Amino acid sequence: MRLCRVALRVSEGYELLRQVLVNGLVPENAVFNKLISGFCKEKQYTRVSELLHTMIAKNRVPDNYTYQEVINWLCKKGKGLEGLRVFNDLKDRGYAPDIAMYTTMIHGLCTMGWLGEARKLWFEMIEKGFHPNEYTYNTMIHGFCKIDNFEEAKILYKEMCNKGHKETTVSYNTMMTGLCLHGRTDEAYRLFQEMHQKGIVRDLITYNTIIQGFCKEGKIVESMNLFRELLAQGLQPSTYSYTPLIQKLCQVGAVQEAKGLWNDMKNIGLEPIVGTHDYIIIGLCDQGDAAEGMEWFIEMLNSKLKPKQETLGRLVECLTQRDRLDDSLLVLEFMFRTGYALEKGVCHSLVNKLCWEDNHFVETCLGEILEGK
DNA sequence: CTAGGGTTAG
Repeated sequence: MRLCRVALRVSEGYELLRQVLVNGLVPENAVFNKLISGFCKEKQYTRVSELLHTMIAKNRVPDNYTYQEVINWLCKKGKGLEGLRVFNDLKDRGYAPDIAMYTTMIHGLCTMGWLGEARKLWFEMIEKGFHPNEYTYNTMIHGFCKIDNFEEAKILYKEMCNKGHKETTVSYNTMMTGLCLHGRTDEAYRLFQEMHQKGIVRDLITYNTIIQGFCKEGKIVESMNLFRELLAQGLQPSTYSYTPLIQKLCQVGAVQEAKGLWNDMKNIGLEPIVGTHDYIIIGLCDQGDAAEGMEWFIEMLNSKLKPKQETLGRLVECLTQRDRLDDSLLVLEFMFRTGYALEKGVCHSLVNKLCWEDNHFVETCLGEILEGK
């Protein structure tokens, strides 16, 4: 919904620009930049390139901000290589990137895991007289954390502090995210406590990071405590505060608690991501509640959401065990229509049940489905 | 105001 509105606004803006141009007026760069950025987000690169050409033709030379947004969004939309090409082309044409553009490019390279290239740009930037600032340091630290190189990350962190840059919520979050990503949650939690001692504000991302980290390690009690602390701090939880908690609760068989969180989430107007439905269905199946699992499946269909293959396999298995063969077939039909395969184990339980029951009717239906009628 | 931290599942 929201995306549609944005898209609408960008194309509306574009139409306005065309009219303005027809009338012989040329808006300032900021207008072009905003549209270019908007079309980049929508991956409408034809429009982007058209706008760039218009700018040049109308004597509104694309500036730092123009290219920065192009590079930024190319990287964020998985076209980092293209981003790098644009960046290098600019340099070849004698254009001197500023520190923000270097940071953007370094960030893109780090996200792709191309630390070597990122590091090269880092030194190139320094050679050109740009000293890394808070943004650049955090970007590079993030990159090293991502590839599990905490030695380098910590060296840079120290260097950043020595150069007089303050530790911030972001710098802490960066380190903590990296640590959690590589299973070093205890270290991350130490930083979490350190933040408090140093009086550095812990924001939603701080909490979400640690909650997710603890959940991944199965420390559900600790996670729930942090979640309550988040609320007590007056922070507004996001979908991603709930997601790992619901996932883990389902996995340890506490589906009731998970559903409680689900309702809380809905009540404050948050929409769970697709995968969360899957966790609940699997959780329900694990405790043998085929009926409710089926209800959630139907609910997903009504909301035009696509459950994962694994979820449906598990549901079929559960339904079969509970002798709800009609429902089994319903789910099976959906699976085949979607192009999902039936895993061996699921097949086994189904065939077992059918043979055991000698259920000719069901067998016929199954045959029809398999033949694709 | 336009650069940095999270967010799926694999």
